[in-house]
Formats: sequence, C-alpha cells, structure tokens
Amino acid sequence: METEKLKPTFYITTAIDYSNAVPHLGHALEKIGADVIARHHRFLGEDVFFSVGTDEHSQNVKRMAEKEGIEPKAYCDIMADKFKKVWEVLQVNYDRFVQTTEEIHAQTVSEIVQRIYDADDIYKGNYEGKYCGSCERFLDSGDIDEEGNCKVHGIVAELIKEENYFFRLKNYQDALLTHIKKNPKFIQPETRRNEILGLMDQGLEDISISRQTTTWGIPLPFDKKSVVYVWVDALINYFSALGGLHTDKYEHYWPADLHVIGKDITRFHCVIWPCMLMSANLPLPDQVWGHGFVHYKGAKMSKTKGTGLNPIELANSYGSDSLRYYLLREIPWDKDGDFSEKRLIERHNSELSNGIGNLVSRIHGMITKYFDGQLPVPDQRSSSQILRGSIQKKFESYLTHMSEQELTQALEVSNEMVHDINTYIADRKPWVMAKDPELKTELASLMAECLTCTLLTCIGLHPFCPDKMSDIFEAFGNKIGDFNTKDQSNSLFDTPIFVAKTPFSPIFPRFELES
RNA sequence: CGCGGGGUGGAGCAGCCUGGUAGCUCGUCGGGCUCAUAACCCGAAGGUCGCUGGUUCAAAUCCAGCCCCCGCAACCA
Repeated sequence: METEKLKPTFYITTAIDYSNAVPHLGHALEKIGADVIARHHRFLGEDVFFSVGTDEHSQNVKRMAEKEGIEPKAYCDIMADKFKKVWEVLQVNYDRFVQTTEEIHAQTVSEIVQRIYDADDIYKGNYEGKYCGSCERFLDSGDIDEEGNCKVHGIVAELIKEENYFFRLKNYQDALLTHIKKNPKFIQPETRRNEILGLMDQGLEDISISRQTTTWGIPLPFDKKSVVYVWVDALINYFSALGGLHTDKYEHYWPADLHVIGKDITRFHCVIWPCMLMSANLPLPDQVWGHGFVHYKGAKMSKTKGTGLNPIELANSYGSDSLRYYLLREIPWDKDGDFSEKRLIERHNSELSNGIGNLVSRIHGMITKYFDGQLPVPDQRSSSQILRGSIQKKFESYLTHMSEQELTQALEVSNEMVHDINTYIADRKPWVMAKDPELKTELASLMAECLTCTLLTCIGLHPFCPDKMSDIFEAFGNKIGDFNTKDQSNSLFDTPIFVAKTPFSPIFPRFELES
C-alpha cells in the first residue's frame, strides 16, 4: 500500500469516439500515439492508467440503431466490440474502455451536473436556432444557404425555440485565463495554446447544456424532461473510466496527467471542461495535448467521402508494428501529416528492415558463426567500449524527447543509434578479427558491446513496435520484460551471457514496391 | 480585416521560438566491405529556403506587405 503510493501515477486518456462508424486511420493515430506514451511511462516505472472508449449519446447513433432495427444500447455494444477489436489488432494496450451508456457513467454525469447546479452555475433560458428536421439538429450559419435551407437536405430550416439550461461559462473566464497563463503546459502543443488564448480574447459566452429535442441521453437530475448536452456527457467519461468519484481509483489517479485529443476538440477540453471542473470544485487535469490529423491524398479523411482508411486492413498487410512505427515516424504528433502507402513501405524497408532488422541479423549471424551461438562472458578490459558511451548518451536524448511527447524526434534518435552501431561495426571489422584466434576475447567483448547497444535501441523502439522488439529479445535468449523499466535497462550492460537462438529469420522482411 | 497550418535540392519532411558552414529519409552517381534482409559503410552531384521590401556586420531563421495551397468556424479523430 505504502509502496504503491510512492510510485508516481500517470493517468492518460484519449478522446472517446462516436460509435456510429468503425474507426479509420485517424482514430488509430490518436490511440497508437497515446499507447506509445503510456508504454513509455510504464517503462519509466510509473503506475499508468490508460483509458479509451466510445461516445454513444449522439443522434447519429440513435438513427443508425433504428436503421438496423435494434435497440440503441445493443447497437452501441456491437460498435464498442468493433472498436475493441481494432485496438487489439493495433496493440493498443488500454486499461479501461468506457461506454457512455454504462450505468456508472450516467450516475457520474448526474452527480457532476448536480454539483454544477448546486454551485448556482446553471440557469434556465431559451435556445433559439434554425433546426433541420432531417439532420435532427440545430444548424450553424455555415450549414444554411442563402435561401434559408439546410445545405445537406435542401429543406427549410425552421426557427425553433426550446427551453434550455445554460452553464455560466462566462463566470469562469478569468479563472481559466489565469490557469492557462500560470501553467504553460496545460495546453500543448504551443499552437493549440495560442489558438485557445485567441479564443479567450474574444470572450466566452454561456453555453446550453441541455436538449429537449431528444430522449437519447442522460436526463438532467433536476429536470428529467431534458437530457444532458452530449459534450458535457462525453467529457465526464474521464471520471467514469475510474468508476466515478467515489472509488479508490479516482483517489489514486485523478487528476489526469494527459488528455490526448484531436486538435478540433480543444475548445471542449481546454475551455468547457476545465470550467465545468472548477464549478464542480474538482481538480483540473495537468495537460491537454491536441494532436494533428492524418490526411490522405491531400485531404482530411472522411467517412462520408470514402477516404477513411481501414487500419485493420493496413495492419494485416504490413503488420501492426510497422503501421504504428510509420504513423508516428512520418505523421508529426503535433501537426497534420499525409498518409501514403508508398511511404509506409519505404519507411518500413529503409528503417525497420535495412535498419534495426538488418542490424539484428548481422549481429545474430556473427555470434552464431564465431561463437557457435554462445557469447562468452566479455572481458571488460579488452573492449574499447567507445560505442557504449555514445549510445547511452543518445538514449538519454531519446528519453528527453519521449518525455516531451516528441515522438517523431525520439524515433529519429533511435535511427541514429542504429546507424552509429552499423558504422562502428564497419570500422572494427569483426569478420577480420574472427580470422585471428588470438583476438577471440576481444571479438567477444566487441560483439557483446554491439549487441547490448542494439538491445538498448530496441528498448527505445519497444513502445512503438512492441511485438517485433519482443521477438528480437527472444532471439537472444532474453525477455524484454526483464529490461522494461529504466533501472532494469541499465542492467543490460551487466548481463554478459547471450545466446543466439536458431532458427532465425528476418524480423522485418522487406516489402517489394510495386512500380 | 474570423482563426490556424503550410510553401526548403527530383519526391516527402526537419531546421525558424534562442539569427552566423542548409540537415534527414527515399531516389541518382562513384567507391568500399562481405558479418547481414541485393543489406551495411564512405564519398559526390543536385537548393536564388513562395515573392517584395526592411532591421542587422550577418536572415530559411526577426519585422512589414503580397501571392498560392490546406484545415477549422463551437456534435464527424
């Protein structure tokens, strides 16, 4: 119990996804990135809790269920299973999958909305807007054409007035601004923070937090005729993930360390969410990270346009490790980037096959050939250990990037490590040493040095390519689990016995590029 | 004047905040090596860093203006 307390906690969340369609590559980027960060923090020895989920109280969900002829809840459960399946294929190792139709979620939403109500931050008002009967929603000015018709359905958008409850967002404007300024890391990356500061300059307006036009949602605790606005509902999932406000988990993990979200929903997470929490007198999360988007052929991925790529198909074709690696290597974690299958293959071939994969092969081959697969205890004195120091230095730089969420840069350093080891091998020419029996001891320590440096690189790549890195460790008679904390990774250099297991086949086979 | 991102050798990107030999991956050309997945190592060619002006001893980097591309505009990551 006491020792558990000493271990720092790290609660990381991702946005919960609308369950009206199966996830595409964009959803996958967010989950994979968060998963890599979660794995890294586990490596640092922290007590990590990682949550994902689905957002189910949306009109679209209700409509899709009706179309399928099943109950909304049943539909949600089917969709949730599909999401879980995708995350499983992509090795997204979450601790908790929240569904907003769960009973504990409804209870938690009620409780928090009631707290905000009790704080006198909710008042009754009228919401007036153009409503499209086909969209089943209020339209924005951009959704309506010059003649006052819905752009999607071409029918007249009716002016509807409904009784709504409003949240006094404006009251928290100053407090929020102070918080953002005092905590530069609260909103990251920098561009997202500037965006929100710009928004704050324009001044906040109170927002409607209830809807009468639908029954698909969580009833307001103080007026059961209305349901809670879907965004207020959705944000509270970060508590539901912990089982609500009255659990040990809540005490242990809240406030969240990191909300990973898409850049389009920063307003909800960086403005509405913290204000809700202040009103409910609950601690604010440490950081919100708004990542960029994956574009495909120059455009945003869209389900409706049919440009949403299926991550399972890609994982089946190229392996989930390569897909994960490519996405975080090539799509900047803080900006938008383009997805291209050709680039995926190129990255795989040049950095995974020819890089780390080939490096492992050549070392494995030499240990097999020169030492019959059994590397003897190296004599420290006979080894120059020139490489070791520089690789360890690079590893430190890798760790710094990781802790700053600079995933792309961290991978760049990993590649430098591979390159340095390859260069070192070329300089020392172990195949020449192997011909001279007197150099056997020196050769052994050289091989041990190269191998440990390579395995350290693998430890760094492990959050990105968990499966393949485990395979590599296994090929040398080790388990990555024995080195998967920072302290343990240092012991890598004190573990002298390595076995090159046979048979051995390339870890990352190359893909042929079709013209 | 709505907000934001981008325009860098053939392709894709980094560098810009904290001015001072323009870096990386792929491709091309030459050399080396043979342990390895036709891989690895070394070297070369190739760029007026969107345009114009300003600040400065010095600008891809700071400032001003302009042109082009893209995303968002409060329920599609």
